[in-house]
Amino acid sequence: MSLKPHTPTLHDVAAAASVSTATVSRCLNFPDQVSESTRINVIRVINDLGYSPNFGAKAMAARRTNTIGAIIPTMENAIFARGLQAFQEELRLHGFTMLVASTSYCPNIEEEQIRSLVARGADALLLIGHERDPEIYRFLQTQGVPALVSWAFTPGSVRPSIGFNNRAAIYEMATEVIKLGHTKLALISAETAMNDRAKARHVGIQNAMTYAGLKPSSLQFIETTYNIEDGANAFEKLMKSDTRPTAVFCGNDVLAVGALRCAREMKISVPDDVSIIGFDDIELAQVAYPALTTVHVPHREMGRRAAIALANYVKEGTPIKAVELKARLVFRETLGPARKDLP
Amino acid sequence: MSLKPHTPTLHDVAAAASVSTATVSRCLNFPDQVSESTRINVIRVINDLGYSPNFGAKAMAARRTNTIGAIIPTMENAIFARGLQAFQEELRLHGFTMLVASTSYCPNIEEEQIRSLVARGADALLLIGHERDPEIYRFLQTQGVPALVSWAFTPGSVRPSIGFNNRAAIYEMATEVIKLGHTKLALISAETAMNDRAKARHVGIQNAMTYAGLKPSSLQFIETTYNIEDGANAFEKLMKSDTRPTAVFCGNDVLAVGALRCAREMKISVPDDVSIIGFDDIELAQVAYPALTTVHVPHREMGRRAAIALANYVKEGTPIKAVELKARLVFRETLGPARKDLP
DNA sequence: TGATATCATGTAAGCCGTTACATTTGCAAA
DNA sequence: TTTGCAAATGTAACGGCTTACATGATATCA
Repeated sequence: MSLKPHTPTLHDVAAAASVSTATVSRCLNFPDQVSESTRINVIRVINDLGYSPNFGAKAMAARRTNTIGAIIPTMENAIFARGLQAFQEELRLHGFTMLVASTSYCPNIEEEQIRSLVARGADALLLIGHERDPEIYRFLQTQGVPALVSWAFTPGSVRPSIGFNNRAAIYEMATEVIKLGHTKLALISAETAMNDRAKARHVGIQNAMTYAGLKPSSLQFIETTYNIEDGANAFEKLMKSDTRPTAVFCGNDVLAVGALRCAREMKISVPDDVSIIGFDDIELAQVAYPALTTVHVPHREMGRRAAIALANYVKEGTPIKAVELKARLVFRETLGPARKDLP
Repeated sequence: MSLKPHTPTLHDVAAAASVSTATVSRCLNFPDQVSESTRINVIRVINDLGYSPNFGAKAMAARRTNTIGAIIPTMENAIFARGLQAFQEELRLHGFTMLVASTSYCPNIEEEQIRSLVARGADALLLIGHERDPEIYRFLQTQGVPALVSWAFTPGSVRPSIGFNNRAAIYEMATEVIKLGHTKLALISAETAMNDRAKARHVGIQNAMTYAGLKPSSLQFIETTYNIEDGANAFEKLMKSDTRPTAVFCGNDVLAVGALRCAREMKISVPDDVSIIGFDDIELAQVAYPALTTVHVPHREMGRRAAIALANYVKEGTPIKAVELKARLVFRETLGPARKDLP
């Protein structure tokens, strides 16, 4: 362990400037309560000494950190990265700092991270999706830390959320797909165990099938993790099954792109032989070849709105209202009419 | 401001368990210094009360936060997201928590974020690239916070870094490009002002040109920000110029993909009419069509190594050694021989 | 000129843990 | 039973900052 050189404290500054610590503190936090001459002098000393307030001490004394935590599954997926970036930028505008943690989609890690951010004094939390151990919500309650759920909007939920209706969005898309004559559908999904969004999408497709007179149980369903490779593998499995689907929904664009790559390798033509549908509309989607038909999710907007809601709540106590954003279908090249000549 | 319910403190736990605060603290930090019976009892009370130690107080008392900060330009670029994810995962294994902040490539914001993370008690910092106001390095020195530079490896630099040699990597690539007969080269780069990596890549290409007998000043050079759109715009400008290049280097894959899209729109064939070269080898690169020739950077490995070095330094004082990782050329489909029939 | 309001500054009590040091307890050996 | 030592527990100082309250200085007005 290196010997830290002595870090200047408020006292050092106060002493060097021949004022009290209170005055220095005020210079920093309420500049106009201090006469100009002392202020200038104090600021000079602060710079000379390279003083920077100790966050822990400050948090403890002020009982407030101006920090908002965000807990996401992973930074590697552009959808979260993008939403977070917007979230952070907006937070900055309101004078807040963002703390991030990622969970790798693991509920235990999520719990650990939530506790860690709360302990760090986060004034509020941004969470992805509703579903988690009720124990955690109780914990947040005890600690008096408000949490806002995002990336999901479930009408009638107890907890405020800012997001979109996963079920409705994919329902709409599935309806379009079915209109094009597809009857043999498949879904490559994230694991649905603790993922209400994935679950909602699954249900949404089944609903559309029911509505159209298809048997929802005929939906081929594969759960997997979220990588290009996984998408490719799942797709290969589907194409080799004896009930080969003509339209494959993917839990997100990353999986869809994997499927697309696999199709190219297997010389399966998209969309002539099989249609592929993504979800999220990240950059990958428009750059893929053929360009991906997908559901556009307003990530940035979601991040921004969440930041505003949380900031206002922490600063002024404005209650957080649920906001439903609209996801939009984006038709590009990977969706076409069902092939008729297949068995 | 909402009224927070009283959050239990160490004292509350101590009182409820009829022991001293010291004993509770020891239960948490040095369990084997406490008799089993009291420990069990205390733990029970802790759970009942939903106690969780106050991070600020803890940091202040222990003079140690087990926190390492990372400051990156943006989370939106997959290369940083990926490196960070690996960084964080590795850190977790060593018992550290990661704090992230992003700068939007703005030096002022970077400085602000560095101060903020230091104030928050980061035991060490991960920074991207060497170049920044010397004042900042002095500040870190004063505060006794070690910083490790990553994403760049400059031989002979004072500061330890873990990364790769940007100049050498692109030099190698440029040499290959020139071998294919290209003499009219262009570079679409990030702004080089405070970005030593971008600068190094610029120089690397020019070196290769010089070595091959081309005039380095003939390299067409466009600086821009890092978006798909920007790549497309810059590429369009190049294609419309009267000294149209036959090979276009891009500062990263995102720009390259933008260029690619523009080429498609302009019906310019890649690589027949013009070759496009990316940098980073993110997912986009393999998914793009035609697949992108680029320089593969070992982001994950970089993140992992950085985490290990920093963790060992903070825990045991093991000095940080510079590590040079190798970037690798990845030849895919966007690079071909120069067209001869052009003027 | 004295009373009063206003502004600038100082004093000192917390905030919540950790840990050096002091004290008590429990147990084995004599 | 007493002695001695280790293990378990307690006491209290300390860390850096904010802020309610007290004090002192200056300006305002009758």
